[in-house]
Amino acid sequence: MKRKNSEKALYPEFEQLNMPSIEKEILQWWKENNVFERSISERSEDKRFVFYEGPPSANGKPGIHHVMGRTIKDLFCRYKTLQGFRVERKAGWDTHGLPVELNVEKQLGITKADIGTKISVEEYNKHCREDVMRYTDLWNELTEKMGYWVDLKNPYVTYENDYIETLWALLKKLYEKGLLYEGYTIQPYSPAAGTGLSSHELNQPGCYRNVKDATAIAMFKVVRSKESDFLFKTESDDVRILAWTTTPWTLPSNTALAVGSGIEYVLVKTFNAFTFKPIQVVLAKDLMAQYFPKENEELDFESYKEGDKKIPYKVLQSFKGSDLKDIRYEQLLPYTQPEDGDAFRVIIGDFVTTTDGTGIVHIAPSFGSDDFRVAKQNGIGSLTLVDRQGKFVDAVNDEVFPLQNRYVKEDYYTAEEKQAEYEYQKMILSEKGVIPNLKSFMSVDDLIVLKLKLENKLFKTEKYEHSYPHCWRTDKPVIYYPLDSWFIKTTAVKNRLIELNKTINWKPAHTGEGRFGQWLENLVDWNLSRSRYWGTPLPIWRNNSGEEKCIGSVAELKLEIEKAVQAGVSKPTEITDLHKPIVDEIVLVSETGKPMQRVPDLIDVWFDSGAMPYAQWHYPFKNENVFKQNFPADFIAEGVDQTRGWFFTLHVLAVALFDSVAYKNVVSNGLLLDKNGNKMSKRLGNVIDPFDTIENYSADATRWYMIRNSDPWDNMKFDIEGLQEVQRSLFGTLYNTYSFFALYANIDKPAKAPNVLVENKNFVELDRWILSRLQTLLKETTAFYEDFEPTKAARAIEKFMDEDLSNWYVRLNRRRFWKGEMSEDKQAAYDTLYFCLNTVAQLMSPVAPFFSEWLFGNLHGNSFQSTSADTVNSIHLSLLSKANNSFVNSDLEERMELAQRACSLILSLRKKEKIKVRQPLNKILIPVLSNTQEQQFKKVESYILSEVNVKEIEYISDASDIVKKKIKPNFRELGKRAGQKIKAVQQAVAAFTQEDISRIEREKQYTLNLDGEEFLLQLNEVEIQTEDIPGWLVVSDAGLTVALDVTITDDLRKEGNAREFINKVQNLRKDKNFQVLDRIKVSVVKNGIFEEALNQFYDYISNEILAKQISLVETLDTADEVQMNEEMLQVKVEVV
RNA sequence: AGUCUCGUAGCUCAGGUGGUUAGAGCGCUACACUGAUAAUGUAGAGGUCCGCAGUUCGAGUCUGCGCGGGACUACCA
Repeated sequence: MKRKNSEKALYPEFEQLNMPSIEKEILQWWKENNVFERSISERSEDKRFVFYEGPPSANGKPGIHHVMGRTIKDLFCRYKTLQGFRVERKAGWDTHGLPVELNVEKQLGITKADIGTKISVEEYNKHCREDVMRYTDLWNELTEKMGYWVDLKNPYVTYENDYIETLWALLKKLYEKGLLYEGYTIQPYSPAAGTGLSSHELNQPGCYRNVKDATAIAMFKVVRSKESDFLFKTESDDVRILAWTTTPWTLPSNTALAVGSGIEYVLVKTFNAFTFKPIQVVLAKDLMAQYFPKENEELDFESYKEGDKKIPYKVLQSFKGSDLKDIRYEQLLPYTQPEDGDAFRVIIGDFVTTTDGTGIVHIAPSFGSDDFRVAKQNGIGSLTLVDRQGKFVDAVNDEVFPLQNRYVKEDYYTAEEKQAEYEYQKMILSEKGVIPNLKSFMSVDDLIVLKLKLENKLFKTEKYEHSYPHCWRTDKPVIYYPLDSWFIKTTAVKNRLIELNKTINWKPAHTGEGRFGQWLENLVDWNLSRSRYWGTPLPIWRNNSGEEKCIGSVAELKLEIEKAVQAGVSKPTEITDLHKPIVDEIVLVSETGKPMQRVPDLIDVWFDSGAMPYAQWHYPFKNENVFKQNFPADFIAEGVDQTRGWFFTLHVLAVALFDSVAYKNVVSNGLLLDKNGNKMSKRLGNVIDPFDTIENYSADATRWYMIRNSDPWDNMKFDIEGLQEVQRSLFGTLYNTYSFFALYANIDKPAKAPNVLVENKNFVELDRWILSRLQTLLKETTAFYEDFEPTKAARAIEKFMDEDLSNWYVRLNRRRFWKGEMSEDKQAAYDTLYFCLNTVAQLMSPVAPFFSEWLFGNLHGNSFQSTSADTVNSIHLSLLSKANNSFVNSDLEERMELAQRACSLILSLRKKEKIKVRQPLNKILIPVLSNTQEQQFKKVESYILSEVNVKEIEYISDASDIVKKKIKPNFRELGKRAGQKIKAVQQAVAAFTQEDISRIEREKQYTLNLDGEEFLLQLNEVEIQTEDIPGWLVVSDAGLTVALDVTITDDLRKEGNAREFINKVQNLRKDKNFQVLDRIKVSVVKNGIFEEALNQFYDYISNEILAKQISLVETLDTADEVQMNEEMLQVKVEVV
């Protein structure tokens, strides 16, 4: 920024504030002097504050929301440094995972199916490795420009061999603890592609599509037993449970029915619409109306004939779902039976609703995750009658319908296959006498529905449109299917996870207790497996004989390879990389001498990042001490979307491996939205570019705006206008305040203030007041930072700067700086202002590291030119001033507040009467409540008088009867005692006369008569305020009343004119660019009004305007015209 | 669908343990100030505190039920 005054001047002055330009200078200076490195190395190793950086993925460009997240990280690290802690910050990069793969595929124009054919796995992974660091430069640039201090020179990178080796070591440790196992779950599976799909892949646009499927309400025949007896009246009753499905092909695999325990069900007597046989069906009461029109209830059972459209029905009884528990039913399609478990029962499912269907859910544990879970809980076995190709297995061997070996989804057929199948269906169904001449192809669903219909097992069927997931690679429908996966048994440590979570300080607390806590309560095992190419391989080798081995290090792997080579099952292999395909080519040997292959799975990338506390140091292979010093973290921060991501995996691994938390404090920040509350997206064109923002408005203004605007954990609406406001109000005010200080300090050349606040007898009331406020601010702000409440800290600083320092201290003190020679009093004022600026700079430095550095540098004679390492004096190397309690004076703060309020009231009165402040007035009247209050006022009286330009204040005590008062109940106090009588008391009090008010004030109590009942009202149960002073101009607010005498006497008028004249001349001086200290000569054309004023106030006037001479003349050749109240004056001013 | 969260002035946000006239800044309007001046001050307009019901003498605040925004998780007959 361009300097206005000479290099020799004590304090630099500038043309105008340009924050982006300041930041460039400071950045350069930081770099040249290694300030960041020093801010760590100069702090003791014994006093650490441990921070973990959550690794971003560098294959996407950084956005403005990253500035938000990183500001939070940065500010607490800087704050702790300011408190003397050593805060090391190792950067990190997340490099594995699907987004990287997708990016590469997009660039190369290939799909996953091409891997291994068009492109080798080796080559593919090479591209991933290069692509993932594509935007590192951009990230580094943003990191630097936004002032985020993190060690970019030694980052951890998750694809590096050392990193992966740690992951293997951890996996092996889990394996040995029995926490790593293979199991199976129901996952989205694409038979066409032969692979499982992640939820991420399923959430690709276009994957969920509306399709029309044949749905069926099947009738499950109840077996009469102890549990079901209540449903039967006679031996011949045919009781059926109704269950709806949109996937009839799963019905052969049905092994249970689920009901909601609290849902109300009914037993309804009716006839089957297809077979016309009498039946009794069970379904949810709420859903009856969908199947049984109300008017049919009246129909006569006796007169019902087969084929009648209207079917009579009658509700026989109703009961709760829990009554149905354990009722057995006949298997619907008994092709085969499950080998394990106790199937074909009614069970309770928490997920059952009555929004559609029948309120009873058909359970096929192999083809639904809810089904699987609830079946397992209830000990129900499963049937998996579909193979991996999506075809019914041989066991589905129907005598009539061709189901065996048929695809369960018709989309899996090719056109030719479908035609052929249709021909076959036509033939067989005709042969069996089911359909003489089949018109079109029937899907498996259709066939099953038809079969049920014929067997009196179908209640209803219809086409139903619903959204169904499709495979993004093959476009064919997905089915849910049991697949093998490797899991971490997080459920085994669930209780410790919950316990230790309670020791973590979450900001905000509800994320920890609510979102995260709930998640832990409903924990399922962590599915680690991913069928991908670019990621950390699972280091498990095994063979078909059930032998397996988990490898925990490169050394171990080498040893095993050697063994395998000796056993003759493998060739020697050089291990250069721990990724696919190299590790897949390695064959190891088992204990019994058989070859073992690596299981093909890669692991979830979240394991990579969750393991960073260990892997960033290559622990346990290296750096054991470093690791121990840096575990667990004192502080981490990321977006709230990481709650079940990074926050979770860090926690799980630390608890499972070390029985410890991974972090003690965690701040989760909300989302950054555009100014209308929409998510920023390229599509909407509302993305804010972080580089532009920093370039145009500075990093500090951006950082400050983000922090001060709303709590980090709330979503933030980002608005450039808000940023400008911050720039103008906070930084502008600070800059102005500093400029003011520099301007006069360069003239007066005061001694440099002490670095620590010490007692000085020359401090005046105002100095002591602002210093007291400053100490309070110091304590408050420190407490807010300690509590991870940066928004409260920033707002407290703003308030101090604006209301206290600039708007009161400096404004009331201006004369002290600009009048007269250097003095002890002036020195005290300079010291005070210097100390305030210095401390404010420190307090704001975590949030605004550049501006505070600049301000600090200006105060300490640092021009940011020096590159001499010995003289580096950075605010970020300094230690935060300690609060000095002896300077806190709450009486003083209280009376200054009284003064501020009184001034505000008086100014509003002047305003109302249109009397400008330059017109002196005689008297203010203030009714005071106590002697103490009067004393308080008297101590700040001079400030009030000069601020509002009035000659004297008269205090009137309670006793005087000129003051009119009003009274109202103090509800908080009165409510405690009066309770329901409060309304009556309120009415009685409202009726008080001035006399009554005086009496309760005098006697401290008052007996009320409430409808014949006495109530003794205490003085503290009412609030008495002054309302009016007859004959005066009065205003009151919140218990403070002031009255102003607005009479302008002749003398006052003259004085007012004198001041008006001074003001005009001062303006002329400025217009004419006179120096502040120039002496002048003034000539004024004769004017009666002015002459009066001049005669009486000659000395005062000339002193104020630094005039050697003021003369009245008849005429002037050249003169300026100035308006002095009513009169126009001809004036000439010259420097002498 | 579930869990969590938010809803106060045109905008951004404050409003311990319930207390009767709900605040601030910005913006707007008007006026003033002018040796901090591309600053600043004063005043004014602007609110069914998302809705409904409840508890209470009294609800922005507590409880319940909704509505709307957001995040995450899940994808279900």
